[in-house]
Amino acid sequence: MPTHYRTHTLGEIQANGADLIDSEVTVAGFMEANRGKGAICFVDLRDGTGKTQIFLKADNVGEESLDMVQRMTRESTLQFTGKVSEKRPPKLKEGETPPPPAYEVIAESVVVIAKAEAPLPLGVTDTVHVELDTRLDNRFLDLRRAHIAAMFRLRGKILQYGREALINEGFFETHTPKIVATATEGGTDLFPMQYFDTPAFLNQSPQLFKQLCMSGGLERVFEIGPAFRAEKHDTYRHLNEFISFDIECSWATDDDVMGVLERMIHHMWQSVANDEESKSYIATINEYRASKGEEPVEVIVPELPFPRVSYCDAIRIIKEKGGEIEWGDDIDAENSDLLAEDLPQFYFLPRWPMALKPFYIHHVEGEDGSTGDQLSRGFDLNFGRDELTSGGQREHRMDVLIDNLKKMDLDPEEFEFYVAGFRHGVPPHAGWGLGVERILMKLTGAKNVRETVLFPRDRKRVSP
RNA sequence: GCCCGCUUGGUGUAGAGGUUAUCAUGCAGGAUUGUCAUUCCUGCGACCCGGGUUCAAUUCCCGGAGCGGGCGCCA
Repeated sequence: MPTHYRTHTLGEIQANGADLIDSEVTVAGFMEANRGKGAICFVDLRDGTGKTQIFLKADNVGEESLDMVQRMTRESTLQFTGKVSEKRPPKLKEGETPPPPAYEVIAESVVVIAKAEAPLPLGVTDTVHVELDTRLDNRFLDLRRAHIAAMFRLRGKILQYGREALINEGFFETHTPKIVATATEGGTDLFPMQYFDTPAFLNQSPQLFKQLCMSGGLERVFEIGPAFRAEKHDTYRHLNEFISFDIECSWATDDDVMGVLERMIHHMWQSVANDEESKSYIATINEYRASKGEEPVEVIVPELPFPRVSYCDAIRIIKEKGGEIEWGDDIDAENSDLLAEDLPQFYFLPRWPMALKPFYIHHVEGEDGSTGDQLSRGFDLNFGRDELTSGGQREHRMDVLIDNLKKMDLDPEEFEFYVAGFRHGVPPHAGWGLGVERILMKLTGAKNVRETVLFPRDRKRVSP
């Protein structure tokens, strides 16, 4: 759609170039490069949709404008008006195949919209490596790099596909508060804040609220929203503010919501594999990876159902592989690597010991592990060594809920805020929370979760 | 919180107890009227901070700050 500043996007110039030849257009974008040659000059112009070369001649634009463009700094925003023309093909070396026809704009006038200061703190098109810290300090420039922009556009796609899958299964999107009076889950540290005259916290999880939706009879809800954790971890997979993709589902067990999750992820992957735009983003990321000598990322659509490796089986497998672990232990990173040897992609880890799961997780009496300890209806979803999701069926029986709190040495009175919502009848329900950044890391091959967040908040970074 | 490592032009790097501190990219100036990773010529620009050892420290030692990797925990 035309706007005040342009009649066509640069993507449109290339896509519809044959029909646009000789028509007057106004385009605008960032100047990626200029190549001066005496009385002529070439500008590589880039906008959010593509690139187009602008051809300037002193005869057309005047010497003053030509000189101004030749002196212009890279990444300045410029606006050109001129006629579309087919670009002359480059000189070919022997054996090279000619490129497909491309289109350029023969400029008749130029407007400098905003000149970029030089030098740039990071080169948008430079071939030199830039460290993540430098990139995040100058994220607005980093985002101008093709493979970075592709990553964020893919992020939007993934959220869209996730919504599609859930809405098709009868879920609807909702929102829960991020300012809370008390911890909703216990365990992790919270960021304190002041709420008028009352101390409050940034919420670490929508857990309680989405369960209250079940108590309220909303049956199938999902939320995509921020969660805040004040833990001082410093790893490739942790953030202090991340986006949690949560669902809660009534009249459902852990097995039921594992089905919802694997179908949603399958839909995400299949859509990326089939959608032209999504494929082009993956291709852009792979072009960059190739330039760095890295393996391309492959979108391998996972088969349904995902493998299910129960906690008990996981312990047995780890022991067989020589890992040091006992039934009842959490599975640490080293042992996760052992598991991932044979499970490099998605797999569920259901039926954890009750003692390793929160008080609100449901259990079925008589489902015991090899040591006779009670199993839970809590599960994780891993991709290789990394945990992407944890979920489970929730405890809807009031007496058992209170009993769970006591068994875990928690004071039921302190959890009154939680328990209160379940006193007046509640359907059996289950749900999960998926880390959006983590799943994106798996899709795009990012080695650090911060790559997948516009402005990540980590232990050391609150700005920009 | 624990363990390990790093810090050199705008960016990314090489390197040594005494150097004109390397290379790439960038930036500035010049040449080229169809370039396209433009090319060619000339130039510019750096040793994180504090203390110590030494004739001499950017280099070695100590401390600090910043950054990175691993772990715990988690999504």
